Amino acid sequence: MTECGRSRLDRRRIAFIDAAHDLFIKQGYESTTLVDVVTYAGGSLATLYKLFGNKEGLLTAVLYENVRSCDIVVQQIGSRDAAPAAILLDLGHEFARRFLDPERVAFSRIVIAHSLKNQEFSTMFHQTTQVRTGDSLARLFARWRNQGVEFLGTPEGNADLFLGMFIADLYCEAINHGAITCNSHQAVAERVEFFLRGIGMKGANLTEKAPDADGPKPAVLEV
Amino acid sequence: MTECGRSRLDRRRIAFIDAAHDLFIKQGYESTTLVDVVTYAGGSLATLYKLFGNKEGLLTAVLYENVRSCDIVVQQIGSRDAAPAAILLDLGHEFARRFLDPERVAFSRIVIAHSLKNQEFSTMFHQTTQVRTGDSLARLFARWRNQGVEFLGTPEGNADLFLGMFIADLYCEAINHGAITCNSHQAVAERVEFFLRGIGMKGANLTEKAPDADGPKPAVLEV
DNA sequence: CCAGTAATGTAATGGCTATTACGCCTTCGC
DNA sequence: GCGAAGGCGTAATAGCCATTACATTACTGG
Repeated sequence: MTECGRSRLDRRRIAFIDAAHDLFIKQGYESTTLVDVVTYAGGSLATLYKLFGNKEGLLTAVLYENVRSCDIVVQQIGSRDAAPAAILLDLGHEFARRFLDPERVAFSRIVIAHSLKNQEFSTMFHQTTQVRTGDSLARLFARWRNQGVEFLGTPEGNADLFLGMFIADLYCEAINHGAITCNSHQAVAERVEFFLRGIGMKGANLTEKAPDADGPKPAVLEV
Repeated sequence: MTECGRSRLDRRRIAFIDAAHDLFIKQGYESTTLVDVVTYAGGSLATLYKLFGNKEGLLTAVLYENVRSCDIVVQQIGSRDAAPAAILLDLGHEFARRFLDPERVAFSRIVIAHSLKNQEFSTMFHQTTQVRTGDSLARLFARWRNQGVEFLGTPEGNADLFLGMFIADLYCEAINHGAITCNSHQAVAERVEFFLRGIGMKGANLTEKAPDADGPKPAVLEV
């Protein structure tokens, strides 16, 4: 072990996974041959098969090493001493950034393409990414409710609604990767305000004070 | 032409497309061989190649024949003489039904899997399904606004937000097709109420009648 | 019923790529 | 330095499937 406490095989393993990671993202799983991976990473086919068994094993390893849930982020941002509205705004920015990350989009595409052949695989992915994050978010809502923050709906339902706003973008991006305008006409702040009004939570207007509502104001009629 | 005004070749064409449609949905595009299609549909490989050129041509034909936008539905339901809230509720039910239709889910999966190889293809699909429907929905919101219905946000943004609630389910279903509980903790009616509150539209409570506004005119008009 | 055309069935072809086999070379512990 | 393990490189193997070719059969229109 000449370097950083890792065996030769271990270093090869990491090189393979990194190479496959890059190639899978750039050209997709099907279009990436194992020779591509070996050429990119160095090493040999024999070693690759010894390490991962077969191509699918390599994919599994790549996902296992790289797919992370956002639940940590939810817990960190959620534990800040700030108003729920402000926390949700930060979370919105974070989700928008992470869900549209090319890596995440590419992984989603790969998993979806494989979901017929390997169902437990895609279920694991969904569980690790979306469900885990949703649960964490639901716990946050539940905590707020316990603390006396008022809002409509269930914590789980609200978590899904909040996540859903950003997952729709991910879906869109998975189909036409950057080629075409996504459906995100709504900036993050507007979405969060929409969401806050939707669940009837105080602080709907993140910038100004909420006005008294004694009757509808004249609408702004520009067409 | 012995039957219903269609040539022999035309009938074969339809049989091929129907067979490919079924097989693509059941076992995916990659896993379906052209021999599978011929076996299922009858006919011969030679005829299939004469008709579609190659496998991708067959896929194109299948999608072209079967993919339909929801914009007609939006126009039909949207032109009913009913309150916006009621119309949105109906649209919500319709979207929930159509977006989770196995055919739609399967097509989405196929298109996403191919979006790296054939970008114009997936762009066309996205345009035909989502964008078209979104545009139609946006026009509906714009019309309501012209008629004096009050709501926040832009018609386009609201259309995306409304669609997004159901597209998130589609994405979820594309990953784990029915295996695992989707994220639709929220029933359609609850979602629509959430949405109505979110955009600040009257009729958030779908059971009671919308009150008269003292600013602009009462809202139900015919165009 | 007949000729000609159109469709069929079967059997190549060919390319691609996952997977395996094996002899050579490098590295590692001593 | 030395002698094994353990990787490396290259070259088969092998299966799968899109695509093509062709001889045979079925249909069509008169």
